[in-house]
Amino acid sequence: MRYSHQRELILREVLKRTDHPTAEQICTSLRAECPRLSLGTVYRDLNTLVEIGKIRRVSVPGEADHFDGEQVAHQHLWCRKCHKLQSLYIPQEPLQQLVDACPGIRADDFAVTVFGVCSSCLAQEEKAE
Amino acid sequence: MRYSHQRELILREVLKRTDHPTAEQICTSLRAECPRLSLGTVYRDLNTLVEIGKIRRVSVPGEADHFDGEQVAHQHLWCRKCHKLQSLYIPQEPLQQLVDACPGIRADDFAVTVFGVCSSCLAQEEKAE
DNA sequence: TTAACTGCAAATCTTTTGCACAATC
DNA sequence: GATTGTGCAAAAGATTTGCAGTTAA
Repeated sequence: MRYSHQRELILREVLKRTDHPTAEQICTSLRAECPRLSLGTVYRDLNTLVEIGKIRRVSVPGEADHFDGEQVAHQHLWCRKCHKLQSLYIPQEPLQQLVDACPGIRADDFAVTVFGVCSSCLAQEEKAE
Repeated sequence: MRYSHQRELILREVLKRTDHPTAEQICTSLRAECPRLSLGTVYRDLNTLVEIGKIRRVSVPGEADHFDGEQVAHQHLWCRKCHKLQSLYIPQEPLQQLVDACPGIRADDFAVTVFGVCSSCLAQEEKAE
């Protein structure tokens, strides 16, 4: 694989952001510095970056895929109020042990998605009371 | 909500099957006994059935949604070889405890998706050696 | 120079939706 | 009879792909 300006920009953008952007959002952001960047390229490069393990894909039912540059193993909460992803730091070891204990399979990765209300929406609710 | 023949058929089909079918697969199957069944109706009814908690939606990145009628809380393995879902009976209690221990959020549901090789593909591999 | 990468547009796939008709209560 | 549900087709949204031109090695 050889160097590509676009792929580098996309990687840096995902690593920089903590809000789990979609391909569309990444493309829109980067057009400020790279006006001819196409959404097709963003999708292609994001797929490559996921394949080589530099970033992670976060899927939520009914939503466009989101992308995450955080290297530490962690999970996600999908907020039913604000429809945003929040990182969730569930201890990895006990999770890993539970997955590893599954008989008869070979697990090489796993994702936990929690559905509910995120901390900022919850704080707002409490303020309103 | 009132009775509907189609919704009933769809529910029974999902409850009967253990292979986590997609909307398309459910529609194709049911056309044997209900030839004018439309895919739009299947999607509509599946959404309703998920909403009222009779079935569950299982999402896998890059795949059409799958549907699951099993009532017992359980998780899923997405097999990278055969591209099928397999039910995974990770003990619910320890998982629930880990999720409940997340500070500052309100969790009302969660899903664990494991990626790897399912038991039948693994068995085939071992047989080939 | 040549193979990989890009932009663009069209295609594909999944899911939703508008509307006229049918079925349920 | 009022209203919910359906079939059909079109639309919408997300993602992939073909192709001709560009760029890195």
